[in-house]
Amino acid sequence: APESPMSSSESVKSLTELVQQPCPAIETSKDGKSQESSEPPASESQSTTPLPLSGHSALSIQELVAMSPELDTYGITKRVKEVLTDNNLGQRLFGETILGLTQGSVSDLLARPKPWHKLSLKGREPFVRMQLWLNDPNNVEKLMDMKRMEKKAYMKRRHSSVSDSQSCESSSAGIDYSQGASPQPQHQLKKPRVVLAPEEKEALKRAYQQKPYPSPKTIEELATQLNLKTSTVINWFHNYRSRIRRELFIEEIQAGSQSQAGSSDSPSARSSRAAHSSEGDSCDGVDAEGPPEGKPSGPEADEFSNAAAKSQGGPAEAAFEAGEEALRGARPSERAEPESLEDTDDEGRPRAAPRQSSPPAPQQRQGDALETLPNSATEGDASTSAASTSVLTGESSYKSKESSEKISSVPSTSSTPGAGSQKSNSLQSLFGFSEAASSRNTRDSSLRKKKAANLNNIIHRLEKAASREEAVEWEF
DNA sequence: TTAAAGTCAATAGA
DNA sequence: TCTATTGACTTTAA
Repeated sequence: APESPMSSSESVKSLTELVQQPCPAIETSKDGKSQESSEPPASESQSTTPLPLSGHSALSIQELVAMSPELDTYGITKRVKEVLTDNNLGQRLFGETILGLTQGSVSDLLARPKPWHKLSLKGREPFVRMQLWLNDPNNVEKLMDMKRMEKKAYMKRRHSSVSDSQSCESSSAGIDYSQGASPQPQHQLKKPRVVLAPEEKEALKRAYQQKPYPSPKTIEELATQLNLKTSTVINWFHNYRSRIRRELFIEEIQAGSQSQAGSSDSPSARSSRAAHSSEGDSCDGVDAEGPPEGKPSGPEADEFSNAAAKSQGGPAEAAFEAGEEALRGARPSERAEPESLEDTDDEGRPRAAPRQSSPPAPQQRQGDALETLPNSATEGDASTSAASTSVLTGESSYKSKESSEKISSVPSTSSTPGAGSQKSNSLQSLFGFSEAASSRNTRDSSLRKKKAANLNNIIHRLEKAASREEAVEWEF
């Protein structure tokens, strides 16, 4: 119902109020924690929303999200981070009371926000909440109060626990397992968290480089060689792909904002800028992943290395990157474990690589993994790392393409102010700002490289899929 | 079914 | 403590 245009003004009004009014829910809950934790998981998608908006009946958060104009996710997170740090408020508190998310999720969200048009409705929710929170003049105070209350509750618990030992423990859901009491052994033994060794990660990365979307068979082989469960390998690929993608998003956003020169980094500046440039290419950068429809969009090798190195840092990564660098011209190297994945040779190994990872190519994973890139690579090296090399080297071939870069740009879905109509305008005012996707300046060469690599990958996959014959037709 | 998106939650680091 | 990372799980689309 709220959908209808006419209601927009009303909506705005109620929303405004909503944002402004103190949240009773929060105030009353003595231990924010329980409130949070009690959040009905099931209702998640439902309109019921615990958290700050709860008391409000007018619009559900989902409706708000649906009506929200395009938000500058990067700008929002930036501001949120500032407010939190300036006021010494933690992510946990903020996440649990304002967003209904755990600390880790908040951290991730704040560090790597995806562009608005890349978010699903569900994914936009936290950003809308953040925006509303930012608009709330009492936001900090409320959170501070929460913090105080939590502390108080904690102290209380502690005291009581001293006197009456265990009782409270169970009730406190969470925070106090610090010491005490071994939680009853009854816990089903949770399966221990798998922690991949650096060498394993490297091996997986290398495999990814060769084939971002490995076949079941390849996965099986990888699992066997690394002595991991198949599901772990599958999960790893899923996670890696998606994380790489996000990494790319933010890099582009940042690159874009930087290149914008003059303007300060203030979000507003950025947004206005974005708004202008927006039209077509606004998201082009962001869309690096390629054709929406084709699942095989692909993350690209190059980017992958950067992102990986960046996000994970660490010697291993560095080594990896170095290796890649080497690969660019030739091949990586390293090894170590008996069973390794591909590659080969050696010399390159050391330098950066603290660890050595992996293995040689036992037998070529023939089938797919390795041989995948039939044509591209210059086979120079042949066997061993031919495949990977090909991906990397492919870059050169793309260079030319780079110039034409816009291809990837798929207009960002949302935004389009025009279409929006007044509804969006009013909502925009509601949210207190206007935003458009960030615009990027492709000047940045590294970015270009990534894009090129990305294209490379995409093309390659497409060609392969089409048994390469008409790949040519695809105009990019 | 597969992949992506979104999260959780354990845990590593500071 | 707090934040960052990341393997696993759940949900959603296609």
